[in-house]
Amino acid sequence: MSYDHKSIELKWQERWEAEKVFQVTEDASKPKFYNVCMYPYPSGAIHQGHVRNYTYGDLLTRYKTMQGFNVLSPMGWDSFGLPAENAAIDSGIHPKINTENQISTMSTQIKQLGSMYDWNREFASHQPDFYRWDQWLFLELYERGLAYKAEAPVNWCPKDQTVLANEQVIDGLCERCDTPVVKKNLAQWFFKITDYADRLLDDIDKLEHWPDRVRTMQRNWIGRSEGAAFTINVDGNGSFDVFTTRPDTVFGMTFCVLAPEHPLVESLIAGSETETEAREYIAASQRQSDIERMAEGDKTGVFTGAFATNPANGIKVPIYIAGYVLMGYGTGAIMAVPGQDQRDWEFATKYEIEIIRTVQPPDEWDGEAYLDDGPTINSDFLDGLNQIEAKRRIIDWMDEEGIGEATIQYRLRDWLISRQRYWGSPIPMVNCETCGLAPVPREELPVLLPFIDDYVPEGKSPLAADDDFVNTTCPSCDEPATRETDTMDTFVDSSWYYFRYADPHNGEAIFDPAKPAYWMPIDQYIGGIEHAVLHLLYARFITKVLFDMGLSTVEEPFTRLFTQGMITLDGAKMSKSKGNVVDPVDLFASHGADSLRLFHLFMGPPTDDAAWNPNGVDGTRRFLERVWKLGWGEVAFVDREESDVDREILGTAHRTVRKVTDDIERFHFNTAIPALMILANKLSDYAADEPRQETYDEAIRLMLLLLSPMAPHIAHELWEMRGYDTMLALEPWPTWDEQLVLEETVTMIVQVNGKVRARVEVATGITAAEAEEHALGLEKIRGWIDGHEVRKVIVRQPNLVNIVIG
RNA sequence: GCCGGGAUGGCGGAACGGUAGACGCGGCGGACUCAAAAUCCGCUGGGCGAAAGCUCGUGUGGGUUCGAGUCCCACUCCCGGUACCA
Repeated sequence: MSYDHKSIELKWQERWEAEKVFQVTEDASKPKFYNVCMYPYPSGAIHQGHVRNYTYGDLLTRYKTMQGFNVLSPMGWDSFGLPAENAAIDSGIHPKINTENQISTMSTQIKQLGSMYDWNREFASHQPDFYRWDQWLFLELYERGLAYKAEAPVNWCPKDQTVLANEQVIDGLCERCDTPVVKKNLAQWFFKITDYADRLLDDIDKLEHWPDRVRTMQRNWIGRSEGAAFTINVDGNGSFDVFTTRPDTVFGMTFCVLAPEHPLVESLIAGSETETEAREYIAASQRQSDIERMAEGDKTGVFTGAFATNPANGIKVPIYIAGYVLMGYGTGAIMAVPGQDQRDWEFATKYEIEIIRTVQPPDEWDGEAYLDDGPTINSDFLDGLNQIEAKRRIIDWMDEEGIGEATIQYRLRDWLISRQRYWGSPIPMVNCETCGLAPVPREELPVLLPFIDDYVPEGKSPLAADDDFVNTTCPSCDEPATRETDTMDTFVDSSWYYFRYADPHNGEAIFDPAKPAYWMPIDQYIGGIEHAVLHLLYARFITKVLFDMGLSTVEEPFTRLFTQGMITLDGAKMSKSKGNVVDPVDLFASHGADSLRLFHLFMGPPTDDAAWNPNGVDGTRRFLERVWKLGWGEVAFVDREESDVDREILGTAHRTVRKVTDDIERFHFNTAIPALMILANKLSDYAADEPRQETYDEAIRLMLLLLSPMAPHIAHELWEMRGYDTMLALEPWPTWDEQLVLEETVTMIVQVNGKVRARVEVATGITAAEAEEHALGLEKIRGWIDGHEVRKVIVRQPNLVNIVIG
C-alpha cells in the first residue's frame, strides 16, 4: 500500500475538526497554555513564511496538548491596512470584497497545512464587531488623557493629492507618479506612549524568556538618556534650548546646530549672507526622509550667519543648520562639541571649525573625538574633575544661574495613530464649531466604516469626501457637526487582538475580564523578527493601559517570545514583487503538508533566515516514505528472546525521545528531525535482520508519538493502522527510561598538543587515572611523545585526553 | 547614520571551550531493470600520498587558552528595524 498523502491528510483534518480536538474552554483543572502566532495580514495566499510560522506554532500546540496542557491556539486576521487600499486603487475591487475573498482562500490553505486552531474564535479586524472595540479603546485612552491631537508632518504627493506611506516614497519621489514628495503638516491623533516609557523600559527586565536581541532593541528604541537641557542665547535676538547628555563638555562647544525645520531658523537666515544657500539646503532636506538624511555619509550643513553665546564662558560660536540634527528628537538643536562627539568632529573638520578637547585622552590616543572618561581640561571650574563629578557641578551651576537643569530625554516619541486612509477603523470623534472636539458616545459605537465605491483619493481621503459619513450632529449640543475622518493605524488592532481571542463574540464589552484572566499572558508568541520593536512595544503599552483600567490581570502580554527568521531564495526575501515565490499549495499537492512541515522544521535554526532549497522537500518526503514502510510494510519477525540487539534499538529509541524532547523545549527543531531520521534508518536495518516483534512495535510506537506534532497526518494514520484505537493527538507525550539511554562505551579522543592523534573505545565509567594511563600507553601515541618531555596531561574523561609535550 | 543580527563543504546546516562538516540536498560510482524512474548500497572540504597517514581549512587580521567555529579586540561584507508595509 502506497503512501497516499492526499487522502490521509484530508481524512485527518476532517477528523480533528469533527472531534473538536483543538477546541478549548477555560478549565481550572488543567494547566493552561496560550499559544499564539502573530495574526496574518490576509495577502491572498499563504507563503513559505506563514508555513514556517504555523508549523512551529502547531508543533507546540500539539506537543503541549500531549503534555496535558489546556492549549488555546487561535487564528484571526489583521485585515485592515494599506495593501488592500492600494489593490483597490489598482484593480478597482473594493477592499472589503477583496479582503474577505483573501481571508477565505487563506483559511482554506492554512487548514490544508494541518495546523489546528480553535476556529470558533476566529475574527477579522475589519469587522465592525472587532473595530468597534478599537474605537471604545480609543475613547478610554482619550478620557485618560492618553490620546491627543497635534500637528505632525506627512508625506504629501502634490499630483496624486494624497498622503503617502514611507514605503511609497522612493528617493523622495511618489512611487506611482514620480512626483517629488513634500512634507505637509496636519493635525493628527497620537497615543501618549511616552507616559509609559519608564514602565516599558523597566519591565523589559521581567521578560526573561524573550530573545536578548529584542530586549536590547526595545531598550535602545525607548532610549532613555540622562543629561541636561539649557538655554543658549543668540547674538542679537532670541534663544533656543538644547539637550545634551554631556553637559560636562559645554566649555568645548565651538558651534551649534539647528535642525532644518527648527522654528528659529527662519529669523536667523532672513537677510543673512547665506540666506539663499540656507533656503536651498532646507528645501533639499525636506525632500528627504529622516533615514535618508541620517544615512548620508558625510555631514552637510549651512552656516546661518548668526552666532550664539556659550553660556559657560561667553564665547561666541557660529550657528549652523544641518540634517544630522532631527527636529523629532530632543529640542531639535544641539551644542556641538567636536572634541567629544564623532559626528560633531566630522562636521567641524569639514567646515574648518575649531576643536577644543575638554576631556584629556590617554597618551596613546590617536583617534578623533574622545568619548571615554578622563580628567576634564580647558573647562575653568570643571578642570580636573572626572565626568560624573563634572556633570554634577555644571548642572548645579546651570541651576544656580537659572539657564538649565538636569533632564531625562527619551528617544521614544508618542505613537501617531492617524492615517488619512479609507481602509481602517474610524477614529470616533466629532468636531463641533461650538463644543470643539467631542467623543462619540459609547452607545453609538461602532462608527461604521461606510461602503464607499469611489475610494480613489482626490485631495482628501475617501472618508472625508463622503458627506453622509462626515456630516453628523454634535453629541453634546446636537448642532450640525463633522466627523473625524482619519482612521487608525493597524498597529492599534494588533496591540490588543490577543485579548479578544479569549472572548471573541462578546457584544457587550471588549471582553469579559474573567476570560483573559484565565488565558493571559500568552505563554508562547511566535512571529517574525521584523516586529521586534514597533508591534511588540505597542502591544506591551496597550496591555499596561488595560491593566491600569482593571481589564487585564497582567502587565506584560507575552511570557515567551519566539522570533523566526525569513525565508529567502537566491539571496532575497521571498516575495511576490520579486517573483521568487514557491507556492506552498503546489507542495501540498505534490509532496503533502507533512513533508513540507518537516522540511520547514529541518531547514535550519528557526531564529535564522533560511534559504529555500527547491529539492529539500524531496528529502523529507523520502524520509516519510521510509517511515510509512516501517509502519505499514511487511516485516519478517523472528520469535526469540530479547538480546543486546533489541536493547540497543530500544536504547536508540529512548535516546531519540530524550533528544527530541530537549530539542523541542529549546526550539531546536532542525536537530530533532535528524534524530528521527537516524532512528528510522536504524529501524530499517533492524527490520531487515531477524527483528523481534515486541521490540519493533515499541520502537515504532515511540517514533509515531514523537512524529505526531511534526508530521501529524501520517503519524495518526499509521497509529490507527497499527491497531491503536486512541486519538494520537491526545496521547501522553513519551518519556525516556534512564537505564535504557545509558551507553556502555564511548569514543575517547587522544590529542598531542591539541591535535587529535588517536581515537579509542573506552568504558563510559572510566576514571581519570585510567584514561590517562590508557592514552599514554597507546602505540600510536608513543610514536608522537617518545623523545619528548610530557609537560602536562589534561584529562576530560571519558571523552578526551590531551598530552602536552615540549 | 543609528540600533540589532549573521558569515562553517557545491548547497541548507551540525558541533556543553574538547573528534569540524551530524542529518539532508546535489554530485559521482555500483546493484536492480530490456531501459528508465523509483528504491537500495558505497564515496563525496582542499592539497600531498599506492596506502597507512600527513597537512591546510569555519569571512579578514590580531589576542586569550593545554585546546577556539565557539571567548575577547579591530575590520569586511550581507540581512532586519529605523516610527505611514505589516
